[in-house]
Amino acid sequence: MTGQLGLADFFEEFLNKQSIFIDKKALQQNYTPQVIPHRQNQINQVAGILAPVLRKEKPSNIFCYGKTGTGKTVVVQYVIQKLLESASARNVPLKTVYVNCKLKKIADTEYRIIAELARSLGKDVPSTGLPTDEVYNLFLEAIDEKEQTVLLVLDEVDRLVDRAGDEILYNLTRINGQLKKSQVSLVGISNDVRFMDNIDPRVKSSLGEEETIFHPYNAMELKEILEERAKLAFRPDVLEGGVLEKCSAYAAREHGDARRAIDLLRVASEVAERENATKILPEHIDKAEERIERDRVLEITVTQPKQSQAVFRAILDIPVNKKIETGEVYEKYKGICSAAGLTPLTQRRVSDLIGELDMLGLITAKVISKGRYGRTRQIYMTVSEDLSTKLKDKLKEELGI
DNA sequence: AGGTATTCACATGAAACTATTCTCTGAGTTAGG
DNA sequence: TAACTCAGAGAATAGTTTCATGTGAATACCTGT
Repeated sequence: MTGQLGLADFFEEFLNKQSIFIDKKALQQNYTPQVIPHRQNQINQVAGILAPVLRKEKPSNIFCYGKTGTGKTVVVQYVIQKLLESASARNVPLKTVYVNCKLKKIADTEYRIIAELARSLGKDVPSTGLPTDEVYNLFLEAIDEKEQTVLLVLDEVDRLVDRAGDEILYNLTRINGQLKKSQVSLVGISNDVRFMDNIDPRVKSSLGEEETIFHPYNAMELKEILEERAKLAFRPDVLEGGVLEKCSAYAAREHGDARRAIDLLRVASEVAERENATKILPEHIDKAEERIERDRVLEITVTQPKQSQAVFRAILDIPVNKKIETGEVYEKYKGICSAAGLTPLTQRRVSDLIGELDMLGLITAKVISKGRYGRTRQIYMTVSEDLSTKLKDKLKEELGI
């Protein structure tokens, strides 16, 4: 990076500086690809189940299971997109509504879900003020406006159910009885394989008329998915050999999450671009992983409530790689509380908070018994030294100490 | 030596309490007829 | 007069506290050799 850079190099760099991307959108989260490797079975299955709409018959309700990043959403959206195309070519009235129940502010209570559904059908629903059954009526009205089939896609229903109970599902499955002209079919998507276990049996039988299971991808399948996307996203020869392999291997390590793999590739390409590299190298994958992890940890940290932050701050005081116990954390935590002007919580609650931090992956905590000397959690940090200092700074702002 | 009982330092559960957020009702307001 | 707005009551929820019970194994204490 000195002024001694030869002119030839400079020109070289300049010429190559045109973006390594053709179409970066192909790597973004909400992109629906036209080629979905290794999911032909599921596509056929879903398409087969939904196909009756083209004959104006009511398709069965479907339920899709599978962990995150196994292609559930992509497959469903792909099929629906194709279905809409054929439907409009044939003049079959078909409407689809997609709601992601994970998005908190939009859809985590019965009211909000129904309001959101009604809204996407073109009704104007105030965000508060109406009784829930009023909103139901609006929703029904919207559907029954004309003769049509409506497909309701509920992404991540498991979230919805453990927030708001399964009553909504029950109501939705019975909605057809109240419709005169039109008909409704449900497509449920869930990350939780055991989701159906603790659900009202009445809902179970009607929602789960058909089920499609999505298995995690293995490293090879991930690689092919990445190849497919990379073809669209990058100019040829941008990828150094081994990059995709590394990328997919990393993602496969964690239950074969394709979204993760694609994210990793995207961030790696951004890193490469920023460095003015002409190629994406395996090192960029490492940097990308580090960055994703760092962003994730920072993001989670700042969105935690103050009390959790205080507990986390207390834990951060341990030197990296050294273990600490609940009692010690609690003492430190009390100190932090008085410094930050918070009223300290009971040890009982702090114990739960520590458990939550563990679930979030910010810390690692394990319950061990030290025999005569009691039973406790051993807590330690898994983050690197400089991330740890960064976190302390961040928390200093947040807590005002 | 081998076996049982204690004991520690919290973990884990359940119930009760509180503060906040939602839902819903009805009074008051507006606007169109 | 129907439709809309909005304050406030009451219900639902999330976050905590209080009280109670549970836990695993290092130690202490026996017991019989």
